Amino acid sequence: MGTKERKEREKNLRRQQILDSAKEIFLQKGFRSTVMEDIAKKAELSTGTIYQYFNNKDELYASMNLEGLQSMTDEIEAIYKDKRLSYEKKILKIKEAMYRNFLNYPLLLRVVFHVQLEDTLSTLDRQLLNQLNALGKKTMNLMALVYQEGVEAGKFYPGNGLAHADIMWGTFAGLMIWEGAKRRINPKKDFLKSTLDQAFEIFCRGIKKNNRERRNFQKDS
Amino acid sequence: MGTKERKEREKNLRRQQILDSAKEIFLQKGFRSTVMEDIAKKAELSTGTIYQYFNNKDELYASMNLEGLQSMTDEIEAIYKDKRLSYEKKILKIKEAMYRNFLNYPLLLRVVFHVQLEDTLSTLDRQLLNQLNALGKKTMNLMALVYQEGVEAGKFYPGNGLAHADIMWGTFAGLMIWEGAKRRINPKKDFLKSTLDQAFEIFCRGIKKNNRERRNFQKDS
Amino acid sequence: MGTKERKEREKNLRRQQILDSAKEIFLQKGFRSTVMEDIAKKAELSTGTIYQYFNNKDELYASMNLEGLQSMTDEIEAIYKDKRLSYEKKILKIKEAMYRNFLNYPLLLRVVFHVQLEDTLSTLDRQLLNQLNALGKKTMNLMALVYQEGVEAGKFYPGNGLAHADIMWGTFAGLMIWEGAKRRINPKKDFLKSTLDQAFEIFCRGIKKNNRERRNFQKDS
Amino acid sequence: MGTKERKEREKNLRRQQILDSAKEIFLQKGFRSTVMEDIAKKAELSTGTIYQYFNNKDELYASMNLEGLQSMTDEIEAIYKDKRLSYEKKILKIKEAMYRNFLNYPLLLRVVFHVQLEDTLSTLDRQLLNQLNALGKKTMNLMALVYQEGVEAGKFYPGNGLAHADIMWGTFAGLMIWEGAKRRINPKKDFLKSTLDQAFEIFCRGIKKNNRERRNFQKDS
DNA sequence: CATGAATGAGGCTTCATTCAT
DNA sequence: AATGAATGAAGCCTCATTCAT
Repeated sequence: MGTKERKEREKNLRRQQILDSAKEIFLQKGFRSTVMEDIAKKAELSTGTIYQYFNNKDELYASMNLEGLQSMTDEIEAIYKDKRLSYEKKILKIKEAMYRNFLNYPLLLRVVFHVQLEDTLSTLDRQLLNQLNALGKKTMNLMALVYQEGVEAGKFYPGNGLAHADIMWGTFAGLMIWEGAKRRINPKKDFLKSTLDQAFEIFCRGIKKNNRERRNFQKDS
Repeated sequence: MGTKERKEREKNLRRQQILDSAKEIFLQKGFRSTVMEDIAKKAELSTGTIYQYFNNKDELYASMNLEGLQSMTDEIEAIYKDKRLSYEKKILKIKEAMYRNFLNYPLLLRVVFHVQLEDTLSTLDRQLLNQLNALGKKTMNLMALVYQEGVEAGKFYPGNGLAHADIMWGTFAGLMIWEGAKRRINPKKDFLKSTLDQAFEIFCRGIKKNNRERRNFQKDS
Repeated sequence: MGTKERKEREKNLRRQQILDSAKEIFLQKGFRSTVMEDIAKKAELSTGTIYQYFNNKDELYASMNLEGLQSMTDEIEAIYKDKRLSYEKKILKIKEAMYRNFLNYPLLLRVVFHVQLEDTLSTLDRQLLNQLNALGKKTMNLMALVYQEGVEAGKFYPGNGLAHADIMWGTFAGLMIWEGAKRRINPKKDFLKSTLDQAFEIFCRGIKKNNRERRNFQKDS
Repeated sequence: MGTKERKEREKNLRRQQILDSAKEIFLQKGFRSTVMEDIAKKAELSTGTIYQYFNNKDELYASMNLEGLQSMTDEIEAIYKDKRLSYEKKILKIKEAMYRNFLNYPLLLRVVFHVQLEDTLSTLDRQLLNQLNALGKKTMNLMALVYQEGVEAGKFYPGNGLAHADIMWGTFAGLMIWEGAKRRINPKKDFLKSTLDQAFEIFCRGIKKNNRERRNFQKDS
């Protein structure tokens, strides 16, 4: 009988249940103000139970973020591998992917900047931290490759791949946070998407080699 | 007699004393982990005294940030008003100003993104919040003006001024944080300045109108 | 069929399994720091199962101790009954028996002193407590008898039997714990056995009647 | 003005206040079952306040014990230095001192045996631990000296001083705990003092050299 | 009987803030 | 105005015990 399997499934379900609740509460209140009991309540569990799935608050937070980062990385990898897309299209698609993931999972940005912006998650499990770092690096590498291959194909000005990846990511993240902050103050005016689009348009124009044909039409921005 | 004045001066001195200590400690430990007593000790005062100058921890934090933001805004305003500089130069100078201020006052970034990234400073004094916002807005406006005047002078592609200001600021801040985070992991490799320079080079290339003369020389990037 | 018997045997086996595991873990970590799950793991059972054999942690602890105490009592009884031994020899043999049992089962001391030294095992089953007490009393009585018979035989100074039993036991236990504690600090210097031997040598000399013959030879100390 | 001094005094008072409350509660309930809040309540303070005087529960416990140990050590030292007493008398006086201190401060025994009997006080301040150990050692040394000087004076059988100190202490402590435990079960029968006296009488007889004169009269036991 | 996930009361500790001096 | 001791509300986490499967 699949009793064992069912149990396994249920356990995973519960884990997800907690992660989902955590996601919501952390987003709402931030790490510091989030109280374990809130998460437990939302997940319809007791606080003790959470500690059977996650060693502590920090780890729960990080695990949750791992999920989101993973999903984004997967999408970006798919884009990178898509032979049908031009290099510029790939950049724009990656932007879209990041954007979509951010909308669905706004905490992502916090994760990435966590070390810098919040107090260190000191008790974080080594393994977990490594996974987070690995995923971050992978994303960067994929973006770097897109640019480099574009350079090799004569489409972009030559330059360091990782530096350009950093610029893309920095631009994206900076705008995300910045527009997000603005939106908080005045939720009516949501220029996030359009500003982001413009930023990447400018970026692409800034790195594209000025072949005579392209310049005149600007067709693929 | 100037007793009153002296008292006033002493009071301001004390206030500054606290702000300086707070700046140091907050930078070192982050908002959450900073304890009022630490700040008091550094300022050679007692905790109680701090509460005579600041209503609470949040307000102290915000006040401190106000200071830093003010300084940066002033510099940017000076650049904006400098008639001798080309529009592109102004942009690059503003970048330099922001960079310098960041180095001197790394918390600045935290401030700006605080609302979004950390838990809300709920007890913040309205007036203080307004001041912070005003300064932020002013910076944005100055950057927007530089761009717009460049557009009007036929130097830049037309576009919305504030959107471009957002892009500049977002790019700058995003890279600052991002490279800062990376540097934490590996302090050896400090590409912050060069990446930042590249980013703004690309940005400028992306917004500059391709007048025949410029395109051929790319002399002022 | 012997199904019932087999079941019975299996049940006892399981119980022993738990007791053995508990013995090891409690010794290693102490009562307070020992966690039911640790015992369960060591016994290759689940926590829940333990509660089918023991009502609670306290009872498990006490039951385990009962075992050890029983074994020691048995040995002492055998010594008492051994007609071939002189009274002084019996005392020394009892010391050896206690020593051996302590080495094999160091928790024994904790047990005996538990009430006094650790927090009360409040939930302890009455019956269990009685058994522990009964065994303790029995040991005391046996020691008292050895002394008393020695007195009656004119070998020892007269005195109260139980008081002397208390002294023997107190001396033994005190030294055991004390030297044990010292050994923890400096495992190199293990004077436990020799100090214990000296103590009982002195004790015997202290209670022995100074018959002319004995005094001259001191042959059996 | 003696404002500063008064404050100092008050602070010490408060510390003592806490120590006294702790002493009572710890004695009543044992370390594990004692709750910080209980101590606070008894001291008519809030829990937080306790933490201004002691870093944590363990340290409070240890500090309290230090007090008691100190007092006993002082008494023993005085006895050792008293020229008017015979060596045997000194031993008996030391026993009395220990007894008196135990009555007044029953936790003392727990302290000494703590390492062995309860779980380690892991967070204990190094300095505090050293002080406890130092005092313990000092007591041992003093007892050893009494014996050794007795040997040198031809009063006692020769032997290792520290070993004899261990025996004395072990005997004392063992009986203290043991009789204490018995008294708990049956408070009516309190033979502690008389058993203790007998034990030391036997001990003295066991170590005394059998000079012809003494043996006949046994006058000074 | 065995399992082991769930429970939830309760413990220790922290720290922003207050207040008597 | 300055002090710094006192406060006490929370917060995180542990773990003996229960209970549905």
